Formats: sequence, C-alpha cells, structure tokens
Amino acid sequence: MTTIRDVAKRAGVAPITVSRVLNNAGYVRPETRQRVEQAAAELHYVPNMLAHSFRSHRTNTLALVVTDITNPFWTTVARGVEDVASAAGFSVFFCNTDENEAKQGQYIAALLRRRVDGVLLAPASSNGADVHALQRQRVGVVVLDRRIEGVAVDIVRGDSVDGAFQLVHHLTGLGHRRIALLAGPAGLSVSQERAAGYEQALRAAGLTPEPALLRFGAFTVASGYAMMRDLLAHRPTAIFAANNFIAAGALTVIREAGLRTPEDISVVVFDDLPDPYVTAPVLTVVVQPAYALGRAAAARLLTRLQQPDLPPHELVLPVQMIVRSSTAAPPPPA
Amino acid sequence: MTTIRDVAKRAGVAPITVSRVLNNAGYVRPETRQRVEQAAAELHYVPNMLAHSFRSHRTNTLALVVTDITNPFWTTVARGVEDVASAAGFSVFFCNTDENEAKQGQYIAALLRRRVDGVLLAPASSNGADVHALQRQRVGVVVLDRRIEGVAVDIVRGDSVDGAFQLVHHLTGLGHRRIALLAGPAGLSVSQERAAGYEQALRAAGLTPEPALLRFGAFTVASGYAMMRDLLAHRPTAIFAANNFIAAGALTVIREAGLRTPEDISVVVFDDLPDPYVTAPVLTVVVQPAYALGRAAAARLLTRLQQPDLPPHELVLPVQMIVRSSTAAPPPPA
DNA sequence: CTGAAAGCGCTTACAG
DNA sequence: CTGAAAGCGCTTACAG
Repeated sequence: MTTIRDVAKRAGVAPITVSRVLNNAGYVRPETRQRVEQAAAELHYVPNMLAHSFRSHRTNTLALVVTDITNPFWTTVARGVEDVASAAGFSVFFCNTDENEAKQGQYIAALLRRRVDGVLLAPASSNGADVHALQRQRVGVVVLDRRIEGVAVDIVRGDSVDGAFQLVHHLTGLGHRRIALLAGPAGLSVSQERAAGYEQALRAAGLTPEPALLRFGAFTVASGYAMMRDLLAHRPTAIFAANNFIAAGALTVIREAGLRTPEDISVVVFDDLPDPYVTAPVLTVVVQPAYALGRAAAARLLTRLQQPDLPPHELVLPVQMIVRSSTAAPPPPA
Repeated sequence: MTTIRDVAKRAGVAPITVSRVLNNAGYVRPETRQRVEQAAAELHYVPNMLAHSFRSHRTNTLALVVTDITNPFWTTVARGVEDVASAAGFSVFFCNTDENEAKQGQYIAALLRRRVDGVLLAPASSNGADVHALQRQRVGVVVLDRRIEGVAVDIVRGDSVDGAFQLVHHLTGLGHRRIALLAGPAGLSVSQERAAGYEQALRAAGLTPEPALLRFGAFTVASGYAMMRDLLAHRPTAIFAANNFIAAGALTVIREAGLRTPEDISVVVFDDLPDPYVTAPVLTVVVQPAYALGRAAAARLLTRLQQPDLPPHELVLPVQMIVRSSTAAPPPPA
C-alpha cells in the first residue's frame, strides 16, 4: 500500500510537505503542490484516514442515531443532516435503534470507540445516561426531536404542543366532541406534549378529556391497529394519530370496520406520509419540517464542535397544519 | 483521555496484556483478566478503535451503498445487512447515491480512505470503475441487485426476468393484450431484465411487443407519473410498473384520469410497498426477499473477507408473485 | 501465560 | 515556504 512517504519520494519533498498539500494546510509553493499532486495521482495514492484521525484526534465523522429507519420522517431528517455534513466535509454514520434503549447504548459505545466528532441523537427514552457518556468523552451532542431529563444539551425539535393543539382545535371547530388520541410511548416527551396540546384544545372548546379516549402505545402500524381496535367500542367521531405509522394502522381498522372517512369518522395525524405512500383518504396533517430539522441540527452540531463551551440551546421549529379530505363535521348522533 | 497504558498501570500488568484481554486474543489467566477488566471499568476506559484499526489493518466496518434510502425496499435490505454484520461484530456505514454515478464515486473514495473492510454496492450504473477501484485496494466487494460490466465480482440479486415473466403472464392469462411496461433507467440490468421477462411473456401468449408500450425512466414517483401520462393515449388495459415508486406515480395518474382499478385498468408491480403504505387498490406484486437479500449479501461479503481468493459467484434469489385485487380481466373493447 | 521493543502512517511542534 | 524529529495508542512479532 502506498504511503505519504512514497509520494514524498516521488515528488522529491519531505512527507510533511505532502501532508500539507493533501490537507490544504500551511503554505506550499504552487509548483511544489503540483508536483505532489501529480505524484499522488500516478501512484494511485489513497490517504489513510485512520492514521490521519488517530494522530490529529479528528475523524470528520458525525453519527445520526434515529429510532426507526423505515419511517420516512427519519429518512428525510437524515437527508438534511447529510447535506449539511457533507458540505462541511463530514461523513455521517447512520444508526437505527428501533426505539430500543439497549440498542441505543450499544451504538453509543461503538461510536465512542470510533471517536466520532459528534452525535445527533433521537433518544429512545428520556434517560440521559448516553448523552452524559458522550459529553464525558467530549463528543459533541445534539438531541433531536425529543427532550431528555437531567442533562444540559442542545435540542432541536418540532413544536408538538402547538401542532397537536392545531389539529384538535380544527376538529372541535368542526363540531367533534368525542376525539380520541392514539399517542406514542408514554415515556417520551413528544407523546406527552402531543397529549398536552390535545387536552388544551379540548379544554379550549369546553370539553373534558376522557381517559378512555387517550391511549399510549408505540410509533408503529401494529400499535396503531391495536389501539384503534380497542377504541371502536368507545365510538369516537374523530381520531388524532400521534404519528404517521399509527395513522396507517388506525386507517386499516377503520376500513375493516366498514367506516368511511370523513363521513363516519375524521382522522388527523402528526407527520405526513410522503408522495409514494398512496394513501386514501388524503389526511389532514401537521407537517414537521423534517428536512429543515435535520439541517438545523447538523448545523448546530458543527457550531458546537467549534465552540464546545457554548451554553446549551433549545431550538423549536414551527409546524404547519394542512387540512385535507379526511376531516369533516361529525355524523349526526344515531 | 485514558489509554491502555493507564489501565495496565492500574492493573499491574503490561499494556499488551490489556490488549489481549480487550480483544479476547491469546491466553490470559482468569484472575489477570478480571483485574484488567476492573481497572478498565474504574477508569471508564474507552478503547481507541482508530489506533486499533490503524495498527491491525482491520476496521471491522462494512459499507452499504444504496441508490435510494427513502425506498422501503432498500431500508429492508439494510436491516438484513445490519443484522448479519452486527452479529459478526461489524459496524455498517450506510450511503445513499440517489442513482447518481458521481455521488457514488465520492462515497467509494471516502470509504477507501476510511479503510472499510468491505463494501456492499448497489451500483448506480453498469460502469465497473468503482468496483475495480475497491478491488485494487483489496477491499471486499459484493454487488447488490444489479449487474455491472467487465468486472469479476460477487453478485446477489433477485430474479428479475422470472418475476417480470410471472406478472405479465398473469396479465395475458386474464386476457390482456395491451400491456404497458413502465421500466426503470434504460442502462440498468434490472430494467433490461424486467423488459426481457415482459417480452418473453408477451411472446409466449402470441403477442408482439409494441415499442410505444415500453417506456424507460427512473425509479421515482415523478417518473412513474410522467411515463403514465404519456401512455394514456395508447389505451393500455394493464400496466406493469418496474418498481414500487413508479407504481405510486402511475396510480396517481390513473386516479386523476377517473379510471378504476382493476375494472378499467389492471396494475402489477415489482417490489411491494410495505404495511404503512396504505395503498388503494391493493396491488398484485412480485415480492423480492429484500431482508434475505441483505442477509445473503452480507454473509457473502464476510466469507470473502476471510477467503479473498474465492472465485466470484452470482447468487440469484427467487421471487414470489402475490395476486391481489389490482388485476382482473380487461374491459370489453369500447 | 506474560512482557519489552518496534512500528503502523500520519500530524504536531519546533526550526530555519 | 520547507523539513527533521518525536509521538499519537495501539498490535505485531519475538522471547521467555
């Protein structure tokens, strides 16, 4: 394998000069630079980034740890992260935890061993241990989408309370009084915040939240299906699904029960399903700016790498409701 | 930062002994092992994998380069790869090329610099240059899903010819005579093979392929939409979409044109859209074993890393047709 | 079963 | 603008 030494020999310079050329660091005479570049090309030289990183203590690598790689919300976030990172010369390690705390711990340990410069973490739980472990080793961290407890750290997330409020306010405005919430895991801040927005909107309409109409589960199709099955007996006239996959499960139950949307039951959802998902009906939704969220989080992480002592900051991105054909006035009481 | 040396000092042994404990390599007395492990834990020691890899010439890292990270086919493949890799102690770098040859080249260069042990590549084109570059640097390679030209390399893919034949044969069996193919990029082996299976099935039914009914495009919703718009004037009674995203685009056109499926037009597709995609109608499909494909490819790559001189091998996984409600006999001629 | 010495391929820190 | 020397934190190769 050819090394910087071989290139140096061929170009008639010292290894350190080759290093300067390859890293665009320090002064090199244009002619010297050209001779080095030519020698490198002729030898098919491939820089050894392991040696570089090992010596310089910089890997130019970030990691993005998400909870469900099959959810288009997260793949869209990933594109935002990747675009910002690669423009700044960083590579990104994508990791998928399946909302599993143990898996998350294993990934964090692996990333620490690899000496990534920074981590963007969508935490699988509110437990701050992993963030703490990263900070102890002086790895940059930005928490995505969710809040965690007891740790001072940068956060970038969408406005769940406001989004939930908008959706449920829309439903009460249409005259709905029996609105169910199919929420995510009870322990996550996003679940709690969407439930808070839901209750605020109910109260604003003079309604009292009914425990039987609020279910916690998981951000999966199967969970949406199970929660919706349980709910049918309680005769909701509208459903608020806390994410897109929950909505997909709920819609399957609705279809199987022979109910029509929006005539028999209205449906609203947090997070859109993009184009390729040929949904019917077309859902009233709160859209989080997933791509912008990825970009903002990556940008913040790069800033933190340069200024480690910046005070932690929470960035809450606004969300937007799009009213489509899945919502209408409730059916007249039977 | 604490090093192997600090751990050694605390445990009262030599650094090499710590190395042996951490890597489970060579003989270590159980008591010595325990002392070392305790010292490492007390010091919150995090092994420096950069130093390890740099010295040992092994990174325990693979890369998976796919063409569209938003397509569930590829995320499912990714899970298969990840499961096999992590069981064997390897991490996986996920890279997304967007079917862009230049982006692929950049990723391959970055992976070479990082000295990944092996690469699973779904090539964005039939050009073998990147595979050649990997092989020259003695990086293991397995090509996924598609064939490339002029390079001896392991390949793992689904049976496109057979899958296409099955779908189109199903349509001719129902009585269709005007069957259109919305294919992927003309230069890719998968596109050519699906077109070949399509033509074979037509000929087997005594039909002559009609150039106006075969369109090449891209594996995207937008391309499916555009191709389908162009096709409407040619009055096909059935559509064969070469992948799931093309089908999604075509279905939008069909819906906008006020056509019903399957009454007015039948639709078949290569690659399923999974659960969360609440499609209507439910499509007749050829399913590739995406998860198994990922597993098989990763397993092959691990084998090759251990036996670099194995002759190249092509593994073609069988595919399965599932007949659902999007296909029926063609409407009577107007 | 354990260790002392050398070296992996770069960059840092210092000179000139 | 260029270079000689030292060293990053491990593992290899050899000894005992």
